[in-house]
Amino acid sequence: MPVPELPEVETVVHGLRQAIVGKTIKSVVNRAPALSVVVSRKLGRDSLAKALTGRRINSIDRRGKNILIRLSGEMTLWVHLKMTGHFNWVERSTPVAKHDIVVFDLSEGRKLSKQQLRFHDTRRFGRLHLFYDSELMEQDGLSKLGPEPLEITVDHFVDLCRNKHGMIKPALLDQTFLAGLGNIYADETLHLARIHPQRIASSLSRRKLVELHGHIQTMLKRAIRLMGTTFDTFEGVNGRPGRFQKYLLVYGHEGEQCSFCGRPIVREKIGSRSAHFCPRCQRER
DNA sequence: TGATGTGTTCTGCT
DNA sequence: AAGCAGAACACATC
Repeated sequence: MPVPELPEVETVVHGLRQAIVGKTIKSVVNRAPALSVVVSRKLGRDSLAKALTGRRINSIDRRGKNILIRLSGEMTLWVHLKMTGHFNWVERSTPVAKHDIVVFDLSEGRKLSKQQLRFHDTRRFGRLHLFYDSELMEQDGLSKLGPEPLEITVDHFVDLCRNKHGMIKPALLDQTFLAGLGNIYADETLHLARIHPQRIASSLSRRKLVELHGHIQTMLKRAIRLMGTTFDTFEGVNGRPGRFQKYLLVYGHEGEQCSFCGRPIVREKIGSRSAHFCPRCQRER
């Protein structure tokens, strides 16, 4: 299962919107160890469950890979899925799984929903945070995020890169530089733009950076569209692979032929992360 | 059983 | 300050 990046998080947000916006939180069972959940200090000793109960889900936003569930009473449930977190919207009778960490019962009017929302996370890296809206933007994980890849203009992107004196690939993964790319889309877009992952960002020509910006935007949009094919099913609420998987050209294709030149794709550690690229099409200089 | 892989973010070093 | 390496996270898999 791939780690969720921007398109996967966007897919989860779409699924959640369909399932839970407008509903009220009836009860919450928190089966998580303390580290998975962070609650505002202003709530004192109130547990996550107590603080959430009775709140209405007004809307849901995405910022980078973060999910922002806007609640009544000017509070926001801020979720980061990290590696293995996902939501499931399942019949209440479905047995609670070992790694279902938080279980939400919702209601519409007086009617209890037939389904439950469950936050599932095998590796428990995912985080749920509950804050008042007034405190939210003081949180490092949100305030330090870079621009949205789908919103940034070409000129702004070129400008950012021209001022970045490190390697392009680690820069793309740096959420304070650009918010939302992960290893898969970084490798794929660099390949399409034929840029070596180790190239110093500021050394790239404007032409190359314009190309990269274009590939980032078209690839993310396409990925969102393909994940979107499952939006209308309950499965769509989780972060499982959508149809985009089969369009990957380099990620997970080590040793296979480059789609441009036929030479083998290599995998190397760059910036302490695995990078997949074609050494012929993506030249170091 | 114990080592390894997994992505992100944090820590600490240069 | 900025860039980078390595650690920590927690589990599954081999």
